[in-house]
Amino acid sequence: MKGRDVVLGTLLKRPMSGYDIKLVFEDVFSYFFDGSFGMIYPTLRQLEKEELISKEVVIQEGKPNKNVYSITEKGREEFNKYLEEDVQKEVLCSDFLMRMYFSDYVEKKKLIEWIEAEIMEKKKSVKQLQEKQLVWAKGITMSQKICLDVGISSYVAQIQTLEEKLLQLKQE
Amino acid sequence: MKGRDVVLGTLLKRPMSGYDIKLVFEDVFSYFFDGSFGMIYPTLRQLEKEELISKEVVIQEGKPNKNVYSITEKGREEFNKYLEEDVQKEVLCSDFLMRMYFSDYVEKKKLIEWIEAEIMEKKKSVKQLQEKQLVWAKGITMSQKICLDVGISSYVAQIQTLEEKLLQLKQE
DNA sequence: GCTGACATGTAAGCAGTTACATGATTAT
DNA sequence: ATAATCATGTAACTGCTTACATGTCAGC
Repeated sequence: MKGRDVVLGTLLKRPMSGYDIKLVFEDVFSYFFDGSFGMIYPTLRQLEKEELISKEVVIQEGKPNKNVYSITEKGREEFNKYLEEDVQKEVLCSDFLMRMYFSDYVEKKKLIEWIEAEIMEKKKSVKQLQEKQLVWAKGITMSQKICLDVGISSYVAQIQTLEEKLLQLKQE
Repeated sequence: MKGRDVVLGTLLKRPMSGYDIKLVFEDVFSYFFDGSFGMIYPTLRQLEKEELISKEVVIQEGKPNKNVYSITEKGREEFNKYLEEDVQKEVLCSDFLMRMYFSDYVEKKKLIEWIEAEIMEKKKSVKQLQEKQLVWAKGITMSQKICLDVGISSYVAQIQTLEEKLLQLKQE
């Protein structure tokens, strides 16, 4: 899965500008994918050059003009190629877990701070995903709900484990 | 957290070669960090140049020579600087969840295949982490146990959610 | 008057990955 | 014989991030 695949897939739903795509990335994918403007705009250029998407300039009142991109038939084929590929292994990069591994070298106070901060972060994430569950309640597909539910259950489990550990640490 | 921080931290435990470091990466960090030889060797060179580590060539019998690196006092200071930094946000990149999001565009059969494969992968991961729990049982620190337990609980929760979803899908 | 949302883009750089190259020894 | 383990390295590439640059309009 590359940035271009996700951009292409996002345009399947409806024509969008780069700005719109960024909003979708933040709203929908943020917990398992990152995409910055610095990736989106050059990718849109490239995809247009390859005729996988087509551009239409939309003049707006009270707002700047928009470059609205639509996926072409060739683009749909390209996206299907992505769907045919093997599913890539999940990649997790966690500075928090790395610190846990190295926490022999820090004071207990700091270790506890790190864990408390992580619990707060994870709780915030759960809350955000639960809000999405409500907001999207209608018009969400079964498999999109899977994304949310997997995320929530994973975070909830992590929070529980961390809270147990914290208690143990404080009792020592 | 960059590759160099992890390499430096790994050398705190004992002097090691690039090859040894790779083994530790695979054994210990594999589920929340990736590090290839192509990263490790150039990093060791650079760290040596900066005098954060020192090299000793160890001649072995029946095996190729080793470049064994030890962390220096300057290196320890550099690693402590890393520990002082803010903990970076966790980054997850999941092709599986992306496919879930886009699975409106695929047949149910394929969706089920993807989910079944993901459940198998996650079960394999849980098994591996549980084996480590046993193998390391002694000599593991509290916080290193946190790494394992967070990983296991997170995977177990994901497997449960996915199995529920699979059942629902098959009943539809 | 200033912050924030809306909107697009580029250029330099980075932190790696991938693929290649080499070669001894050990186990099957 | 041949695959796996041990061992080190480079060079080209990639896919993105960061920082910069520019500008309008709405709301407080």
